[in-house]
Amino acid sequence: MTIDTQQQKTSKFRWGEMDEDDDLDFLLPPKQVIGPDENGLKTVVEYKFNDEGNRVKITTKSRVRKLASARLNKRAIERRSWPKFGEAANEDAGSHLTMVSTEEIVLERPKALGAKAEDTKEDGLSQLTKPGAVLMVCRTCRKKGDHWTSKCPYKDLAAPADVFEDKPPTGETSTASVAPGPGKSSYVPPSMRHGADKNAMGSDMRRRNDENSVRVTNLSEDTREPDLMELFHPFGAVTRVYVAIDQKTGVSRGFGFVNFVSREDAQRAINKLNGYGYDNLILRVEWATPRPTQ
DNA sequence: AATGAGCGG
Repeated sequence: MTIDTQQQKTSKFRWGEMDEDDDLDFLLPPKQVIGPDENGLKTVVEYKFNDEGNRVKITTKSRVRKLASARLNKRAIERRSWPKFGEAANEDAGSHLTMVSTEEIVLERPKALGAKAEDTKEDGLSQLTKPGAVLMVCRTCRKKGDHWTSKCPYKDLAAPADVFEDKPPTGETSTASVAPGPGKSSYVPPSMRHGADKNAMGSDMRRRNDENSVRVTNLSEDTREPDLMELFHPFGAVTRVYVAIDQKTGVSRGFGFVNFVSREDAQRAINKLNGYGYDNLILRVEWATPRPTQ
């Protein structure tokens, strides 16, 4: 680095009127960067004021390190010599490393946001639909506009006839029943497959899980779901924790639910944690009354 | 004091 001082006072300004910390850098010529040249030598020329208010030219020469990546970029350097094409052909050489495409790309929304339900006034469909649902037809009992298949009051009683239609009556393996049939919705849940015992492991099991739901109240508002999990999982396998959150404020409403795989574990958790002091509060832990629809 | 969100052919 070489420094040569130019004893050249800047006379346009009266220094006495300037504050000490005034930034006078704008008076200086701009910083120049030259290179790196073919030897990897980079030269930076900049100007500064020294303590006496004199302008000082600072020339910094440095060698740009040759990195492994530089060798890997050989191909990239080679590419720079390729003739430009497209919009880049009209650009100044080197003015852009990257071309920004001005092409318009239209993205299609699957469903228009905030779109109103389509005009269905002409038929009775609008009375059959609830807000948000386009058309609700239960696949089990075929009732329109009343409930979804999952909430069908008859869902445990009998499968709809066409579920079995495209299956041979006997002798097929269960995997065959999953194969898509022509033009039909063909997936058959294991509990509904031909020969499955509906009373054994299917819907019955699921309902029991729903009943192992424990309500936790008097939670402090900064208790989150991971905290509930930490608190309850020592009693047995937990399938779900939930903390009710106020949708407007985002803060906890002070209660939550914990679902257990086994009712016995849930009962032990209730016995142990009801009245348990947690975060300065006394927890209330008891069986939750199941929601009307699950 | 207090009983959950959102999913869907």
